Amino acid sequence: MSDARRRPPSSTDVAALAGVSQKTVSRVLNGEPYVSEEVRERVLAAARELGYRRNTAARALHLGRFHRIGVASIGSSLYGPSSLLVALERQAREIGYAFAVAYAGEGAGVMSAVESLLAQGVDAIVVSDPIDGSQELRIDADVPVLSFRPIPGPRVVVTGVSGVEAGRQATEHLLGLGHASVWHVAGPHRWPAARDRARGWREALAAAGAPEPPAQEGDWSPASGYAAGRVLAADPRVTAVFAANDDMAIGVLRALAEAGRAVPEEVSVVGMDDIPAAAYLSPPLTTIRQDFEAIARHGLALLAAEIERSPGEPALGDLPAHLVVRRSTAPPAKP
Amino acid sequence: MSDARRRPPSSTDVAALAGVSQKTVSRVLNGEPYVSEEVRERVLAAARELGYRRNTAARALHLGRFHRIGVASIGSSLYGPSSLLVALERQAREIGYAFAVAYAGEGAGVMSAVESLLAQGVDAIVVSDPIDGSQELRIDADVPVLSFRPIPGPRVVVTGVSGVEAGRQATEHLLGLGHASVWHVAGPHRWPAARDRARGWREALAAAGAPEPPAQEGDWSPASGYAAGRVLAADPRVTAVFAANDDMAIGVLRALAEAGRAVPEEVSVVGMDDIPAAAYLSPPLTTIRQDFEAIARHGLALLAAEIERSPGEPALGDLPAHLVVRRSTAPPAKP
DNA sequence: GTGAAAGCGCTAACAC
DNA sequence: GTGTTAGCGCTTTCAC
Repeated sequence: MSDARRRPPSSTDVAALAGVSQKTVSRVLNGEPYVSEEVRERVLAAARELGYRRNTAARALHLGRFHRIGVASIGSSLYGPSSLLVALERQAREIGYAFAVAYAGEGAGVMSAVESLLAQGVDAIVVSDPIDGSQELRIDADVPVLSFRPIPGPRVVVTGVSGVEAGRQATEHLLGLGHASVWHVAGPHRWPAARDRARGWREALAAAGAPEPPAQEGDWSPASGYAAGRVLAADPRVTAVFAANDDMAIGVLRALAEAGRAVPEEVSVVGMDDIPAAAYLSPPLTTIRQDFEAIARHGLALLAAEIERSPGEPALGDLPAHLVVRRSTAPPAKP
Repeated sequence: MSDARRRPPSSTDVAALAGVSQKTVSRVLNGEPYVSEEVRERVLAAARELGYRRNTAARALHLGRFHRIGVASIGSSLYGPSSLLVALERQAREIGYAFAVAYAGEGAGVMSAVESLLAQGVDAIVVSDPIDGSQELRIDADVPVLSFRPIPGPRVVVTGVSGVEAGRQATEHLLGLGHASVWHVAGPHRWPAARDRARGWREALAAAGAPEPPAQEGDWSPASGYAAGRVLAADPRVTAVFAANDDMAIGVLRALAEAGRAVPEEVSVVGMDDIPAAAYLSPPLTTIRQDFEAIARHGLALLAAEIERSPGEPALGDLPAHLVVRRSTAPPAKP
C-alpha cells in the first residue's frame, strides 16, 4: 500500500508500530521469556501487519552462523544423486537449516563447487560424491564436511553408504541362482560409488570362489551400458551381469535384445538404483534400492552434531540397501 | 596454525597484517580503482596468508541484497525438473548468484517452499512448476519471481516454455504419419506443464480436424503410464499415443508389449523429455527434447534484469523443443 | 518485564 | 591514493 516499499520493514519499524523497544521485538520473535502476554500479542500483530521478516544477514552477521548447509553435488540429473539431493533438503529443513546447492560441472570438479559454497557462506558442506578431476580431493576449510567416503580434511565426518554391500548383494543373488560367475558393468572409476560397487562384486565373487571376469567400465549412461552390453552379448560364457546402475542396465538389456540373447532365459541382469522405470522395462529389472532418506537423516544428524561441536555419535556402518527381485534374473539355462 | 581459530579472519585482520586501513582492503577486494599496485599486492598476499574470505552476511546486510536466487522445485527426481535445476544453477553461478533450493513436498505445496526461501533471504525466486495443493498460487513477496506460467503477483516475470509447442509437435508428427487420431496420456492436471502439453495435443488435433479421444491422466510415473497403457491397449482403435513424459511412455510400452500389440507396427508411441534411456528402450523411443540450458539462460536473464530493475527485455515466445524421431513411431498398419 | 547502548564485518560518503 | 566515520538490522550485556 505504501509507495515507499524500497526497504523491507525492520524490527525497529515493528517496535515503533507496537509502541515498544526494538529489543522487545527481538525477544518476542526469539521466544525468549519475560515478555508479558499482552505485549507479545501487540508485537506479533504489528509484525504481521508490516509483513515483517527477520533479516537473516544481520542475524548471521551477529551470530557468525548462517544456518545454511551447502551441498556440492554432481551436476547431472542422474537418479541417484538427485534423489539424495531431495532427501538432504528435506532433512536440512527439518533440522532448521536452509539449503544451498552448487553443482560440480564436468570439467570444474568438486573443489570449485565447494569454493562457491564457502564463498556464499555455509555452516557445513556435504560432498555428495567426492570425485575430482585429477588431484586428490581435500577440503581444508574450517567448516564441517559430510562425505560418504573418507577424505582428508580437519573437520570431515563420514557416514557409510551401501555401495560395497549393494555390489555384494547383487552378485550373491546371481551366484545363488546357480551362475558360474557374474560379469560387471562398472561406473566410472573416478566415482567412489562406482569403486564401492565393484568392490562388493569382487568380494562376493572371491568369497564364492568364482572366477573374476574383467569389468567393463561405463559412465552411468544407457549409451555406455549398451556399448558394454554388446561386448558381453558376444561372449557365450556370459550368463549373468551386474550393472552398477539401472541406466547402464537398460543399455545392456538393449544390446542383449539386439543380439538375440533372451533375458532372463540366457542372460540374467541386475541393476542398481531402482529407478521408477525399472519395474516397467522389458523384462522388469531386478535391482538394488538404496534408502536415501535414511542416508540423509543419519548424515545430517552427524553434521549437525559437528556444527554444534557436540560429542557426535559414532559413525554407523553401511546404511541399508535392498535387493528387489523382478524378472530379469533367473537360474542359468541347463546346457 | 594459530590455535585461536574460532573467529574467521576479518578484513580488519587483513588490513592490520598488510599495514593499511580496512577500507583499502575493501577497495582491493572489490576491484575498485585508486589503489597502487604495490598496496594491492600486499593486501592480496595478506588475505591469502590469513585464508581470508569475505563475510557475505555483513556484505548482504549493508547492501540489502543477498546475491542469492532461490528455486522452489518439485521434490522429486523427475528428469525434467532435475535437469532444469542443474541448468538454473549453472546459469545462476555464471551471472554471480548463489543458489538455494527448497523442494515442495507432496503435501506442503509450493508456497511452503517459497516461504522457506524468503525466510533465508534471497533476491529472487524461481518457481519451477507452480503447482499448489489446492488454492491458487499467488506470490505477494516483494522479490521478483520467475515463473514459466503466468501467475498473479506484483513482480512476476514469465518466460514461455515449450509445453504447448511440444504437444503440438508430437501430435503433428503422429498425424503426419497417417494416423487418424492420437491418444494422450497426460500428466497430472495440477501441473501447468501437463496442461500445456495436453493443450498442444488438443490444438493439433483440432487443426487437423481429427477427433479428440478422451485423455488418460497419469502422475508422470511409469506405473501410471502402465495403467493408462492397459486401457489403451484394449482399444483396437488406438494406433498412436502421445505420453506427456518418457517415464509414462515406458509404462505404455510395457502395457502394449504385454497385450501383444507391436510397437511401432500396430501402435506408435511418442514420449517427452528425451531421458538418456529413451534411445535404448525396446523399441527406442521417439520423443520431444526441451532445451533446459536455453530456458535457464533466458529466464535468469529476465530475472536479473528485474532484480536490477533495469528495463528488462520483453519475454520471448516459447523456447524451443525438438522432436527426436526414433523407432517407436511409424505409419499405421493398412487395415 | 522492559529499554539503552554497543558491536558483528562490511561498504558508502567524504575528508585529506 | 588512502584513511575516517557512520550505519545496515540484529543480538547481547547490563541498567532500570
